[in-house]
Amino acid sequence: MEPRRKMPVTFPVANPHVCTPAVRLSVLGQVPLFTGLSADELAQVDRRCRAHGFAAGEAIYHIGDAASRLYVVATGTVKATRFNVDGRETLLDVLGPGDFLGALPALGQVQYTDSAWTLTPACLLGLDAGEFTTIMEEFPAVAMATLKGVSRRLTESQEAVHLLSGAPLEQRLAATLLLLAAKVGEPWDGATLLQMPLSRDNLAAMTGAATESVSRLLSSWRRRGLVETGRRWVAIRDHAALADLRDG
Amino acid sequence: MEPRRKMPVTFPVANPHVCTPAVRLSVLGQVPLFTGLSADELAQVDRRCRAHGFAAGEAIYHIGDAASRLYVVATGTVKATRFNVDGRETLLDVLGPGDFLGALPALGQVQYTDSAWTLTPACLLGLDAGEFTTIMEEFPAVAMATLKGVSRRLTESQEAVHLLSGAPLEQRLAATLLLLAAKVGEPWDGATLLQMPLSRDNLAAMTGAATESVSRLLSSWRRRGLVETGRRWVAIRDHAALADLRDG
DNA sequence: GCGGTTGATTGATGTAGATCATGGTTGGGC
DNA sequence: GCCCAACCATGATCTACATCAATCAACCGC
Repeated sequence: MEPRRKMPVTFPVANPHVCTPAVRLSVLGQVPLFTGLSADELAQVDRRCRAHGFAAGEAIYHIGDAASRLYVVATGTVKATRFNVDGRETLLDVLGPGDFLGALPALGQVQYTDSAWTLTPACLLGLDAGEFTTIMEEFPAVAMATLKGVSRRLTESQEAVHLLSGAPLEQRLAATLLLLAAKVGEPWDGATLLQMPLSRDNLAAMTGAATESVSRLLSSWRRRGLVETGRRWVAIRDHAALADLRDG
Repeated sequence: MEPRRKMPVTFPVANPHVCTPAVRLSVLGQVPLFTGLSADELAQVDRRCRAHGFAAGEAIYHIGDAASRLYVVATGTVKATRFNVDGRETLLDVLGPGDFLGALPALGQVQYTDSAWTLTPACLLGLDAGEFTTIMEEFPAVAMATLKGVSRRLTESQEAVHLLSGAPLEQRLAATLLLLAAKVGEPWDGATLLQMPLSRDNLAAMTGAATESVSRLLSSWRRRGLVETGRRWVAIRDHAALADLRDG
């Protein structure tokens, strides 16, 4: 077997979990949730939210906790998960800068319906649930953007249900990699690099598979030149071939 | 084996797919989407929507079609499905009176992301996508109710993803039956009757299983007294026992 | 530079549930 | 009342993938 490249990239920011005011302002203006707001209105939102810094692998909230906040990811990546009784983890979603997470009692979500953990050091902007509800009432555009975001996520989740209902692992894993590539992929040496970080375990939790099965499949794809892999990263070399696998 | 009861109930309405004005008015007032609207405002909504009658097993729209309408179920039940390339069906959701379905280009959904079919004769109230967007802008309460509905469905879908990611069929089927019971179950002879109609095939498509596996499991549960079953119906006798199975 | 820890790979074996096959039942249509 | 197409049950077999087990490689802290 040819020797594989070592970890290609490291995290570019020294202390990304320190949320500077500058970062905070520039982020708010680019968040899909708040597009359509004037600079003035954005400032109002900014005043009502608070920055939270997290190290890698920290819990943001736990399933079952009283839902008190909505978060917007400023920097870093976050995973939303569920656990079953014997500790097996299902990774429901990976969130990057601009994405939101949390729950709102005003929408009938009394408790968080998933747990959230940072994958990297991260900075999140937290909005009190009541505040956000007020903002939505005050600015219909924000309510609309929220609806749009939730709808998109519902469609993605239903696609996941469909794939998990009978598609072989090969299809599920290919679909997951391509989705991640679109979401948080970075161009690198002619390929698309996923390094959120992305372990075999993470991929297994996303596809409803065992870690070993993911490892085997990636090995086979590496031998065929579709991907490159390393410790906690995957790079996609041949998008078209993966798309073929995904579609059966 | 003891002889099983025959189909316990038939559909109560002679021609439910004929949407009388009376039905239409009484429905609109009870739809979660439109609670909070005054009688006057409801009349405005009523004026903008149109009733569609369907026989059992008819298509309402197909995945990939240009998204042009939002529907509200007035009477009857409807399933939302996806198909994979070799014709295998995944049943994403079952919708009853008061539920809504469809897609809105204004939310970035250019095409329908699933197909919808009637399970029974049904009457749906259709709203032009543009009209509904206008209504949401005009009445923020409607936008909020829509957001609430989509959020609830997202949570349900994520629960399905979690169960499909590794839970044994026993858990998935128990969870599905209990969810359906809460959604469209009817009290009957001390049990909860599901007769939407609900075939073994439907349950298989909901749980990501083969029809035969569902049949086997239901047989075993019937022998243990947890359920009663028949052609296209299931009745839940022991909720607690099913809840135990669902939770592992 | 050098362990030690965490993560990845690969092989051997076990099993839940799919698939294949067959016969029994039900209820709607005539 | 009879027919028959759709639906259901159950047995036999097969397989994708989980699980168990062992080794190896990469990064981190010192």
